[in-house]
Amino acid sequence: MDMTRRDIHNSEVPALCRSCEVRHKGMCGALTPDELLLLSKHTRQVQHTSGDELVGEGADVESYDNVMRGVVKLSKTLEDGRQQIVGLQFAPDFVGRLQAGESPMTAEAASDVEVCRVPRAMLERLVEQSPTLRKRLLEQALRELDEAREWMVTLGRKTAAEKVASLLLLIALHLDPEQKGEKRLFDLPMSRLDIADFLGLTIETVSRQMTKLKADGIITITANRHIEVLSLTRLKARCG
Amino acid sequence: MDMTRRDIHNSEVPALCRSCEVRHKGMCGALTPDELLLLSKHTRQVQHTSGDELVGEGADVESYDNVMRGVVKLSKTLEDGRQQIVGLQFAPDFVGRLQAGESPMTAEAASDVEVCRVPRAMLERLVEQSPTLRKRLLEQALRELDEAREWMVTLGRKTAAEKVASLLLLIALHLDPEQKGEKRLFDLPMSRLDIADFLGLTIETVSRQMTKLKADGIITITANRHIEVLSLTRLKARCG
DNA sequence: CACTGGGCTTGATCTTGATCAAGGATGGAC
DNA sequence: GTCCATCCTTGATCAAGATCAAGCCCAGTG
Repeated sequence: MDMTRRDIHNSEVPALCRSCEVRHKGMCGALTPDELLLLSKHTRQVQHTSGDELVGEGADVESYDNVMRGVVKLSKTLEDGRQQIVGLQFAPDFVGRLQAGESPMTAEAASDVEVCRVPRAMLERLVEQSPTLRKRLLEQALRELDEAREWMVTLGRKTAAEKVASLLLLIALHLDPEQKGEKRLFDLPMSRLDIADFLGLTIETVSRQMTKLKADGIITITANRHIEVLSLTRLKARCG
Repeated sequence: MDMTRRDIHNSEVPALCRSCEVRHKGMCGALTPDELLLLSKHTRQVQHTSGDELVGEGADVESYDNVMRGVVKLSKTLEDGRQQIVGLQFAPDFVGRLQAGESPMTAEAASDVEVCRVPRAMLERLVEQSPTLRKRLLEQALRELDEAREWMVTLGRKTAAEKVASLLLLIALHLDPEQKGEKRLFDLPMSRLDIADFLGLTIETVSRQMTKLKADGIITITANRHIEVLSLTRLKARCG
């Protein structure tokens, strides 16, 4: 039984992190009322604006974040500055490498982001004592692993046109899974440079491919980041 | 505390899977003697020769494999046949997507391989009852996730020359971590086509880059797959 | 309003790696 | 041994995408 992000979000386990004063089910959903109460005393709701760094590559892990709203991008950088985005985290994902002293990558707010921050010691204590939480975290790790491997196919074997289509599809499906039908309207949570860094391309190539999708009547671009997908089917057909 | 593959292999937990009549610590190391005894009654040692498929993409997951010897490659294929290798599994890695009805990718023996095969129902029962095993599996999932993301940087942002150097380095360090000093002697566990599919390149490009590394005195190629790295430092310097 | 700067698009040209095409090694079958 | 198939290398050419170079759009500022 494969739990999707949606399933986790909608699961029936009651969860209320008091310091955040909201229900967030990504992590808390796995906890007992007692554990939740304990957790609540240590969590802190934090707002980030686009571009803020949550954790730096190689920095000591001090805390973990449960994404409540917005999109967090995970990236790695080579010595000479070449950058690759290795993952996007949407609500209610959990950000932060467990069981590691230092973060293997940078986590940065792609859009304005709201997170529930848990101190490292606290979370590790909970992970230690809660098998349910470990199970939930294993599920997320396995899902992220699937997503990373899926993306490796995109990076290694798809053309620029297919890469751009794949990213638009990914975002369209993640940002508002509620929208039905063939059309999707959304704001890109990232700049052209971010897109290029995610796809292993340059901004110019991304721009040209977006223009082409527009010319072919598959999307319309209202503002730079305001996208409407006119036909999901035709978009999927371009994903390779 | 980050457990490396080596640490797991060398951990002090006693483990003996009776049907295999060998200690294999990747998975069994996390079990109690009672659980191990139970497991032993259901495992089966299986030999595969290079090219054998362990699990097909989209096939129902019937069992899981603990790699004992050799290298298993994980790959995904697009409809039109383009293939991407998304991971290599060395002993004592565990092969098989937990908590999924069907495998998201193909697992294939890259070299001759020996595995300890556990029926699905059996493993799921053990995972359910053993928090230690879940912890061990979470560790492997997190390590694989790190490796996958590291490889995304290689796929997305490195040149052909850097990609080939990175793969040789990866294999040199994995296959025999005992070898010390600047030199490494090993057999490539994969064909030029496999290498190309791992790196998102063509066989011709791989071949040219290997020739270049040889010409530059960084490796010698005895037979097609018999490689000696003459200077790890100089190889690392080419990894980008 | 004009000015500025950042992010995006578009065009011209160049480079890297793909593609097409031969030919060379290696190993198994007979 | 010869034949054959498979895998690998090398060379010539091509094309996808990078790079270089303007110019555009738009929000923010004075």
